Amino acid sequence: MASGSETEDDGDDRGLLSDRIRNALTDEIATGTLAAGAALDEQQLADRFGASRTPVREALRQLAAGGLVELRARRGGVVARMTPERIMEMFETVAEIEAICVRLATYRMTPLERSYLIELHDLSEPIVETGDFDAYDSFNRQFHEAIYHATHNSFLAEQAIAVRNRLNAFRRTQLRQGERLRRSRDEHEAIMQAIAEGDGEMASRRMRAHMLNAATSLSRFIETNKPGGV
Amino acid sequence: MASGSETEDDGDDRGLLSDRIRNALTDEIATGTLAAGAALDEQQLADRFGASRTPVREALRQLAAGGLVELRARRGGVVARMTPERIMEMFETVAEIEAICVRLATYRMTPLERSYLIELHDLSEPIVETGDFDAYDSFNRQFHEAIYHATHNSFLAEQAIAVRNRLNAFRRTQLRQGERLRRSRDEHEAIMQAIAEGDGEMASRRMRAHMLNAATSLSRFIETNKPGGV
DNA sequence: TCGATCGCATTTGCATACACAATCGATCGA
DNA sequence: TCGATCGATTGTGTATGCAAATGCGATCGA
Repeated sequence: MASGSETEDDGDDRGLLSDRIRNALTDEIATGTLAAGAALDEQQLADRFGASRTPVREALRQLAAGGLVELRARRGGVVARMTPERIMEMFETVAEIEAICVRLATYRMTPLERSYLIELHDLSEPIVETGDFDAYDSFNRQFHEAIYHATHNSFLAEQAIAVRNRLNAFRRTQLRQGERLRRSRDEHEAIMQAIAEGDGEMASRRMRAHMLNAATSLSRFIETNKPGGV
Repeated sequence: MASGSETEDDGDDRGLLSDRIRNALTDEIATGTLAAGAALDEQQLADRFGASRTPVREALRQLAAGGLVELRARRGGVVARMTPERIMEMFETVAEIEAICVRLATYRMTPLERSYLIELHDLSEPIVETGDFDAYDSFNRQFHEAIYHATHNSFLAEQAIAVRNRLNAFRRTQLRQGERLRRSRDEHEAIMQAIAEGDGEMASRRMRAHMLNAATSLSRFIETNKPGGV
C-alpha cells in the first residue's frame, strides 16, 4: 500500500528536486547520518545533491515546518536537537494518540479490516522467532498504520503517522534487544484480544501501556549512554 | 501576550519576508479572505506583497507542509479544499486530543495553574452576558491553551495548538448564536468541576463532549448553507 | 594580559533570469 | 459537428547574482 505506483514514487529521478532533497534529508536525519545538532549549510548541501541552493532552501523550510530542523533567521539551520525530556514528551504524545486510534478502530473497523489486522499479527510470530529487527520494525509499522486506517478518520490517521515519523527520526539509537521484540508482540497480542472482545477502552489502555513500555526501554538506553555535553 | 515586544513581533516590518508572507496568508485563509479552493498564483502574490516570487514560494511550501494549502507539482497551489467530512474528522481529532490534554492536565497541573484556569473561567461569565463573540473566542483560546500548558508536555501542547489552528482556518463561517455561547460556558463549568474533583477521566469525557457539541452545531450550519458545487 | 571595537569573510535572504512542463485554444481531420 | 492533435502561452521549477547580516578574528586600548 505504501509503495506501488511507478509513476510517482518518492525516490528515483522523477519528481521535484526539492522533494527529493527533502526526502533524502529526512532519511539521513532518521538514520542518524545527519546527527542532531549538525549544521546544515545550504551551499554545501546544494553541492552534495548537485543542485543549486534554491531547492535546498525549500527542502529545509519544509523540514523546519515539520519540526525536523531548526531554522534560525540568517543563522542557518541545524538538525533539531532533542533533549531526553522532549523525546519522552513525544513518546507520551504518540502513546496517547495511538490509544485514541485503537479505541476508535475497535468500535469502527470493518470485518475485513479486522481480518487483515489478525493476519498481520499472526505473521509477526515467525519474525519474532528469527529475531529479525528490521523485519519486525517493518511489520510493526504496518500493524500500527492498519489501526490508524481502521479509525475511519483519515485526518487522525495522518496526524498519527506524522507524529510517529517525527519520533522515528530519533529512534535510530533504538533498543535492539531480543527480549523487547517478544514483549512487544505479547503486548500486541493483548491489544488484539481487547479488540476481538470489542472493548475499545481496554484496547486503548493496553496500547498506551505498550507505547510507554517502549519509551521506558528507550529511556533506560538514553540514561545508560548519556554523553557529557552536546 | 500576543503583541508586546517591538523587537521580534510577528507582524510589522522586521523579520523575514517569507515569514511575514506566510503569516499574512495564514491569516487570510483563516479569516476567509482567501476562500478554500482559491488558486494561489506566485507572481500575483509576489506583486501583492511587493516582493519577488522566492519568499512567496517559501511561504507556500511551509503552508503546504502545515496542510493549509495543497501544492500540486508544476500546477500551482490552491487553498486546501475541505469537505464537510474532513472538517468533521478534524473536529473529532481535536476533540480527542483536547480530551487527552485535560485528563493529563487534571493530574499534573500545579496549584498556580489551577488558580489561573479558575480565574480565566470566572472572567468568561461577563463576556457571555454581553454576548461579545470575539471576546469569547479570545477567552476560549486562552482557556484551552491554559489546559494544554498544564499538561506539562510541551510537545503535546504544540500539537494541540497546531491542529486547533488548522481547524480554526475553516471555522470562520462559525456559529454566531448566543445560545451556543452560554452552552459553551456551561460545558466549561462542568469540565472545571471535574478538574476540581481531580477526576481526569470525567474531565476528559466532558471535554470530548464539549468539542463534539461545537462540531455538531457547525455541522448543522454546514448542512444548512451547503452550496451547490465548488 | 584582558577586554572591546573595528573590519573581513562567510552565509543567508531576496531578486532576477532562464528552461521546461502543463494548460488552453485553434486548426485539421473524420 | 465533434474529436484529436499541435502550437502558443502561462506559470512553475531551478539557477545565478547581489546585498545585507552575522560571526569571527585581528588590532587597538586600558
